[in-house]
Amino acid sequence: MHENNIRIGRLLGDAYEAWQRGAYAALAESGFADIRPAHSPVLRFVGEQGARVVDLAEQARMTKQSMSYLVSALEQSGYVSLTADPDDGRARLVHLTAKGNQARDVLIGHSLALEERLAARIGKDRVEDLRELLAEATGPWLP
Amino acid sequence: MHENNIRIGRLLGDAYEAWQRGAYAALAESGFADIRPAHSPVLRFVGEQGARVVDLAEQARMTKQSMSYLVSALEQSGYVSLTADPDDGRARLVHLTAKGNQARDVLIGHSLALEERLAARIGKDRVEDLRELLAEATGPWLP
DNA sequence: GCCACTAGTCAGATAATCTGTCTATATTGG
DNA sequence: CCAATATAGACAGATTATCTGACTAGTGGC
Repeated sequence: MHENNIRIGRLLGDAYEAWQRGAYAALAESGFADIRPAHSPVLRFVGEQGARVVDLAEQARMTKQSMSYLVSALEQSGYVSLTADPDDGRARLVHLTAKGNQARDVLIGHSLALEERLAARIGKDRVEDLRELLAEATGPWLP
Repeated sequence: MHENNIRIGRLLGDAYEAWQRGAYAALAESGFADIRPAHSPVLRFVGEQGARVVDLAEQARMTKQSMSYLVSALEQSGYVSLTADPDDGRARLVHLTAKGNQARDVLIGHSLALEERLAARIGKDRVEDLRELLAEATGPWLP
């Protein structure tokens, strides 16, 4: 009866791209056009106390050079600031500025709005179901 | 009781990246290391009869120049061939070669293997559930 | 206090996208 | 049936986001 053909990987990719397009288009319309998907690991992994570039890089699974490039771009556009690490003279701590926090909050807001639109279509229970299933599909069970 | 915090967008991104890493690492180990995620829309949208670059570009939501770049790379590595379109003297038809079909089949095989691993963990019913939910999360209900 | 390790930068390469321009062919309206 | 317009793709060049390799400066164990 049901079409059981489309693979999970493809569905994941399509869903993620649609979600990302929606969220970042809304973010751009909110006045943060200079934040692109590539910058999101910075917003995501910088905590309240700031983080070192090398730690951001590891969490984002990229080289420190690549992370440094992203951090520099966000620093130039005023979303993060860099301060000396008091505990390590080699390191610098990346912090979100007020503008950076605002951008992160607006992005989260748009993302939550998408969740609400989905909940309006399929119901809150199904959204929670999806949340659980996605968490299980991501776990550490790969070769 | 339940942690209801992690947003769907983030979960989608994490799941997709894990899935893609797994599938393309396996593809590389199978001897197709020169096929990268960026090439996947070509494998995906070229049908049996071949497709024009401009149509591939539209389906992949990119410019024809970008798609042309991807097609050229795959042509040089022998995964696709280009023939004149009999119905349109301006156009060329992109076809998968035997090697290209093989690569696509191997990639699909690895993707299905991941689905089976997931089914072994959470059950086939839950996988079907995920499939349906992802299809609903991707539909044309965005602004 | 030396020596191995680590944080970050500098330099350069590559991949994957974009915009703009151009040519050749197709299509369509008078 | 042809002239105007539209389309397919190629060419040139720029940008973004990643990589590797080499270097500098600071850390910390012994």
